[in-house]
Formats: sequence, structure tokens, C-alpha cells
Amino acid sequence: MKAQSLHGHLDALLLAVLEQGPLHGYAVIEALRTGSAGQLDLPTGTVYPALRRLERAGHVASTWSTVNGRERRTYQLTDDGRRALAGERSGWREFRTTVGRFLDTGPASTAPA
Amino acid sequence: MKAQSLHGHLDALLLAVLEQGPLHGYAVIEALRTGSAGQLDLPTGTVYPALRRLERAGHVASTWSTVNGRERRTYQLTDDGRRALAGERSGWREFRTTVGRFLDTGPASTAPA
DNA sequence: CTTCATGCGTAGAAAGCCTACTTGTCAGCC
DNA sequence: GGCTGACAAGTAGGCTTTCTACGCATGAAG
Repeated sequence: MKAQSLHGHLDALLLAVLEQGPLHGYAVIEALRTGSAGQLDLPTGTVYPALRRLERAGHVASTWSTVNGRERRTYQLTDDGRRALAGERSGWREFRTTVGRFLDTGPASTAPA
Repeated sequence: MKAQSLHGHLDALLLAVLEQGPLHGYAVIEALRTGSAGQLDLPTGTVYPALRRLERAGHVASTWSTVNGRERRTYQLTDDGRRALAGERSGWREFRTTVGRFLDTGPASTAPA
């Protein structure tokens, strides 16, 4: 699926993935891919800058570690990030409900209510 | 709510509103506002260009009419637009499912399943 | 030694929405 | 008559976010 539809929700996804434990950038991409059954295959050019943005915003913190000669920057959620994630989640529910009011209630849909 | 989150879903919303019957631009904005309980209050600078885009794409057609001396451009869904809307709807479901996999399954959420 | 998977990163382009503004009619009020 | 506010359409420029396409480096496999 087009990741362009993510616009504005990517940060929430990244925070949600990191909520389950610290990961480095490459692993975040894999977590999103496997966790979505292959639907989300984000390019590094999308994820890395986004993680930096989250770090600048104070939602995540990063630490360097060298594993097998490979440099890894491991990201982990901060307390502030946890609060941000909660906000993103409620924002997501609101968004889903609002848009769903128009798109879920179709003429030939499995009416949800 | 921030309409920026719409990014990519606005077209689907407009098509969905017009599915219920032809409307002019201003009425589309009101339909979105009332239909969303005030959540979606889109500025004209967002809606009008979007409707033009949909017209260029062949998803809607417009006709001018003058009511009480006021010029109205009424938009209505084309057959192509109906097909596009169906695609947008399935795209929306996929998007919702995929993102929901990460954001709905929170630690303190009303688990949907 | 070449290729591939892992791993990080940047630069420039493209897309989409928002803010702010303009134009015009009509109704109501002073 | 002049002013304000709701209705109705539209444009221009800016901002944010994501994507495409690259570059650099290590280690394992052939």
C-alpha cells in the first residue's frame, strides 16, 4: 500500500513499534514489515529522517552500539514519547471514527452499526 | 482535528459526500462539518482546489447554476467517480487495518478483538 | 574478488493541505 | 445611503512530509 497515505501517522507507528522495546532503525523497518504482513515496506529514506525528527522532538532517545563491527543506533521511547504515543493513539481513534463515518457507511458495505 | 492527517484521504471523503447527491462546494464543506459532528471544518482553500482536481481526473462533473443571483457550481459524481470511490473505500479499509494493527492493539486500549 | 544482506545517512523532488486574501451578491440594521 | 455579515467561488504562496535515488561501510558467501 502507498505509504503516502501515512502522512501524519508515521510518527505514531514508529512510536508504537518502539513501545514494545528498543530497536535500531533497520529493525524498526523490519518490525513494521513483518507486523503488517508485508503491507508496510518503508524505505530507509523515510524512516531514518523520521526517527531523527522524533529524537529532536524528545520522543525517543538513541544510543550507539557496535555489533559485529556494524554501527547501530538504537532508539528507545522516552517518557515524553510514551505520552506522545498516547496522544497519537487517541488522535488515531478520532481520525478513524471521523473518516469512517463517511467511508465505512457505504451503500454496499458491511454496515458496522 | 488536524486536516493534515487527511493527506491522501480527502478525495475519498469528497467523493463519499457527493455519493449521496450533487452538491455545490460550499454545501460540501457544510456536509463534512455536520456529518462529522464538527470535527471536519475544512477551509475553502482546501476543498475548492480538491474539487477541481477531482474534476480534472474525471471523477466528478460540474454545472453552473444561478440561485438568488449567487453563482453556484454544482458537482456530481460520474460513473468513473463511483468506481474511484469504491477503490478508495477498499484502500481505506486496508489502511485502517494496517495502521490499526499497531495503534489499536495498545496496552491500555479497548481491545477490538 | 565480487555480490549480497546488513546498517546508517543525505539531497533533491513531488505531493498535498493550509493561511490569507480577493471578488461578488443579498439581507438586515443604523 | 452606508456598513456588516452570511453565502459562494477562487488564487497564490508557503509549509510539512514522504519518496526516489544515491553514497558509504562491514561481513559472509560464492
